[in-house]
Amino acid sequence: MLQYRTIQSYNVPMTAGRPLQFDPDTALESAMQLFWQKGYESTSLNDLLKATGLSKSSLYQTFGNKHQLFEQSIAHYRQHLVQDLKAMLSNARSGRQFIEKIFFSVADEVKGKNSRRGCLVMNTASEFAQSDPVIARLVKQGTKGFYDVFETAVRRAQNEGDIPANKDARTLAIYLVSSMSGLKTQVKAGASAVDINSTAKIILSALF
Amino acid sequence: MLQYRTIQSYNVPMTAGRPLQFDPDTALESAMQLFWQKGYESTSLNDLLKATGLSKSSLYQTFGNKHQLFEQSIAHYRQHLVQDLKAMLSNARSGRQFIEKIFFSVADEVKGKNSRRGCLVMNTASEFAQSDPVIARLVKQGTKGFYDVFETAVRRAQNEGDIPANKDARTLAIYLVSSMSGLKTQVKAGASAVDINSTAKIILSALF
DNA sequence: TTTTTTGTGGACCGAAAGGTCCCGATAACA
DNA sequence: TGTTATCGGGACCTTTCGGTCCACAAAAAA
Repeated sequence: MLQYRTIQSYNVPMTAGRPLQFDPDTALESAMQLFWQKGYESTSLNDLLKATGLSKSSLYQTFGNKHQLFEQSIAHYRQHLVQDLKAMLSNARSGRQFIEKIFFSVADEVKGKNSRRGCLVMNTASEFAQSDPVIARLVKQGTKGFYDVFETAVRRAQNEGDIPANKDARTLAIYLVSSMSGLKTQVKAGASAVDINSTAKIILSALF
Repeated sequence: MLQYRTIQSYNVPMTAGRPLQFDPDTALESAMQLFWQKGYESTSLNDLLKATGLSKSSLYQTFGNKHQLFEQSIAHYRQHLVQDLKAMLSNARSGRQFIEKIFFSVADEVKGKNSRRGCLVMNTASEFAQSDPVIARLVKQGTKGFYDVFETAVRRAQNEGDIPANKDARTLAIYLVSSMSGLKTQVKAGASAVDINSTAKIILSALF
């Protein structure tokens, strides 16, 4: 009977033998990109095979079924995004500059081919609503990750004197995530870069 | 050869004979409710038949195919929502009171069974992204309808002295629609009523 | 080179998808 | 009541869905 150990959530055989002919992380990245662009229901198994370049057996062996692959895609997305945001924040000149950069770069998503696709976590929140408890949990987890990053940024901005210290950092963080999600939806709805930017300006006027 | 005339966008036979055994508007309303709750892809034809109570032939005869039924559902949604909003606005004590009522009632959607379903137009913007030009057009149309209502409300609030007259009404209206969309996504993502309300408060602090 | 253990491609499966069509039931009208 | 034209239930179609399975290829180890 075949046994497995779990390495970074992939199914990898325990014993030696023929090694993997592909990089699971690269395949997961491709699958995630596709889910991000098309959503869960609209992405077929064939689409995923084409995008990853895997055979059906390899995909099922490595990631389980479509639903599980999607779960791993969301986790993958969240991990990388949160990590990138944290890196951006610590490299930023100030908390305020970090927040401004994030919001004023949304307008760039209007141009570019694969960029009107929002945020995978929020797209998923929208698509699955409350119908799938497993997904709902992952969405909550992702949302919390975003809250945390923005809360850190707000606190830093407060320490730096850009945001009044009497305002509640967590509440502002939630506000920022909500506003970002709305802004990205407007991009998807076809808003112009100018409208996105002027909206971002008003959003940030509640902070600074 | 059968001929049709178009009454309120439904296909109704020109000649006499057996009359419709159902109310097309009621059926459309049911279909729309289902699309609203589940989205386009996740709603099957069988679901629609069950919800409307129609036979397959009747549904196809009256509304065309699934995609066309969806198009009509969005139009139906927009028309009724915009109409209701306009009525609410003209019944409101002030522009400010209208806007506040709209935003502070979002928190109620957290409770209630069928209420964590966002806005059909924004859900559709999220689901179809830029992949379907016909849908994209309907989404833009819907968005514009929302912009217009809020612009009217903002102008009224400016006349009533609640919003500074030097602020651009259209820009504020776009900001409000964007913020509302973000707020509803947060509801879908599982946010608490308290978080929704405190977020709404900050959103409105940019106006009043 | 043999053995072992795995990867991989494709055949195959049942279910469900959207959509078409026909025929018996049914209502309006003369 | 006879005629006519439509309604509507369901059989049926093709395609695609997610998923399973098996036979063969391939690579590591001895």
